Amino acid sequence: MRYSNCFVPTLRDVPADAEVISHQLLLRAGYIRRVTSGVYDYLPLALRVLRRIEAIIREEMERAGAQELLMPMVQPTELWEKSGRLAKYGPELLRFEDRHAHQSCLGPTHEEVICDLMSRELRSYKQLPLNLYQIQNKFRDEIRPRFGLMRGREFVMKDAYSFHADDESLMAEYRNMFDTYTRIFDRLGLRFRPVEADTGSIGGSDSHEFHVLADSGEDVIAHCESCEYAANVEKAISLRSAPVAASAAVAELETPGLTSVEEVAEFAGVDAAQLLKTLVYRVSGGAFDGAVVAACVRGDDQLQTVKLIHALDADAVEMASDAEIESIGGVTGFVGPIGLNAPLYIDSGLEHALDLVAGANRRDLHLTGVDVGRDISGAQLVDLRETRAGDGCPRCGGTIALSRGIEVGQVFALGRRYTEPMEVVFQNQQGKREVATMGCYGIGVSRLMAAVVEQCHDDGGIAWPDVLAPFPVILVSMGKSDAVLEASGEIYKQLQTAGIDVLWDERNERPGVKFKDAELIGIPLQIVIGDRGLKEGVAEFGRRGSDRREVAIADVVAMATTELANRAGAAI
RNA sequence: CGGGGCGUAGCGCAGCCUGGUAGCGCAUCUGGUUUGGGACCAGAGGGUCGGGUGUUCGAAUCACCCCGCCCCGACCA
Repeated sequence: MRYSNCFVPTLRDVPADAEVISHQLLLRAGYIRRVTSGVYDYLPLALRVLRRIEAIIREEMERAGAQELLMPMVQPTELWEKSGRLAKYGPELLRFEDRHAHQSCLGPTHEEVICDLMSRELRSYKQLPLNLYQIQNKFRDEIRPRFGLMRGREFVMKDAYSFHADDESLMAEYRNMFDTYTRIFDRLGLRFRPVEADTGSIGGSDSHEFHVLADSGEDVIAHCESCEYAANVEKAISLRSAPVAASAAVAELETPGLTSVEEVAEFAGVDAAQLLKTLVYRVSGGAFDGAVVAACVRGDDQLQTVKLIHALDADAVEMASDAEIESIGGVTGFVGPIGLNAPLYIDSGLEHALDLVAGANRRDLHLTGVDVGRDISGAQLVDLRETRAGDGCPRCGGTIALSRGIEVGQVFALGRRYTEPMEVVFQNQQGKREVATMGCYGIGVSRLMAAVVEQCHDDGGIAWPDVLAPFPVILVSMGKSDAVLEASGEIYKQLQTAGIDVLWDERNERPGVKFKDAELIGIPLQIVIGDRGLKEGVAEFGRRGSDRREVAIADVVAMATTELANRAGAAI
């Protein structure tokens, strides 16, 4: 491709509203443009990269035995009513009606559609197992789209769905997909980590997320420094030694105006870990829908909301208002578990805790000497606290560290969460009707492009790995003499003949402009033909970001071929 | 949804406080000089100043409403 024919609108200045590096560089290097909030144009360079990511995913999915299909973006809302997920998915599901007043929605994921398909077509156990996948645009009306391609509303996703006659088969495919994902992210050249994950709004039993490690990541993952244990903090469990305390009688402690953990701990002269922090929430969804509940963790712990939502089997929780706190007998700032008229959940780490300081549910008053076992009744003991760096590993006792990650893939063993309501049934070997069991496996394709840029860039711009670069080689003609253009044109043809997708910068631009653009858009290999070297019969050859060396022009094509050997396997 | 900020040429910004001809840099176009790391000279084009209403002789500037975008929060009482 000749550069002068390429639509690559590069920018010198950083657009003011781009915050993370991938967003800035993809805009500056002419890969993407924003259309509306969370929705982007993928310009030709970006599409080339997307296609390469997709090609690797397709290769590995096919190798793993999955088959590609394509489902619609528009889905009838009835399917979501049938699966029982309409309310749960909430406003993230973009709904609309057509001219016949038929209720429709834009697909944020496709469990319903594929189950609908399978419910019509699946008859016999002999058709199982089956793994079907697609690469397709999704739409989720995100509460806050941000960071360019990292959290868009419309995005490209690979989603796969497997169906099985029994859970053993499901778990075998789950492991197969886990391994497949590992291969895919390895081939993409990413530093990543699979972690145990919460199943979120998708549901199901087992789940792992694949995270690309990057400081700009929106997720926090906890991982052991000694063993393989790693989990999203939404789910991670950990060990921590409780403070030593002796049993004491309950007593009142006047705490005028002291409402924060820090203030009360300092005033009472105890460590924050001796405090019992009581949070009050309003619940939506599930059996407690609309109710106000209280949850307790140690004063120095954070409550992990996702864990509480699970304990309640709810869709969401929100901090209660002052009025709601009063409605259960609490006083904002002085809430405690004793005497509260609400369902009570206590972090299991507090089960045997003694001599705690807790709110007294009266203004300017706390209680001391609280024993969880002795003084608090009717509470549910569940894991609620968020894992912290430095905690003990639940597997090996090693030390837990926290890292930030970009979630680029997730695998779920769903079981019969969808197949049951959607009536995906088959006849088993005994001739009996049975509900199929199911797994689903997603990869954020467009997000991956941003994640790669987060990991692969420098001051000059994007540094694509060979396998993903929109062009593996840029041929730069330096100077505009006929001799240089002729010699470059010859090399250009030879590279193409050798099967190398080369970008030929034959523009009448100054050298600085050409080199800056080449680095910005991230082409891995540079070949420079200039007046100077041409006289000696040499070209310059080198990798982006390191020095070029002079080589005989006659050898350039062969050298490029050798250098790009690892890209061949990813040919489109 | 709550809080904060911003909206002026393709991109980055000034002008607004204190109302009076809409500006600067980059980019673009023309001509010329240049050509090994984002050139220089001369000229040119490009704006409903986010939208509306109001105040005023006069509004980018003041007031009100709306829209859009960005950031923070929506979990620690």
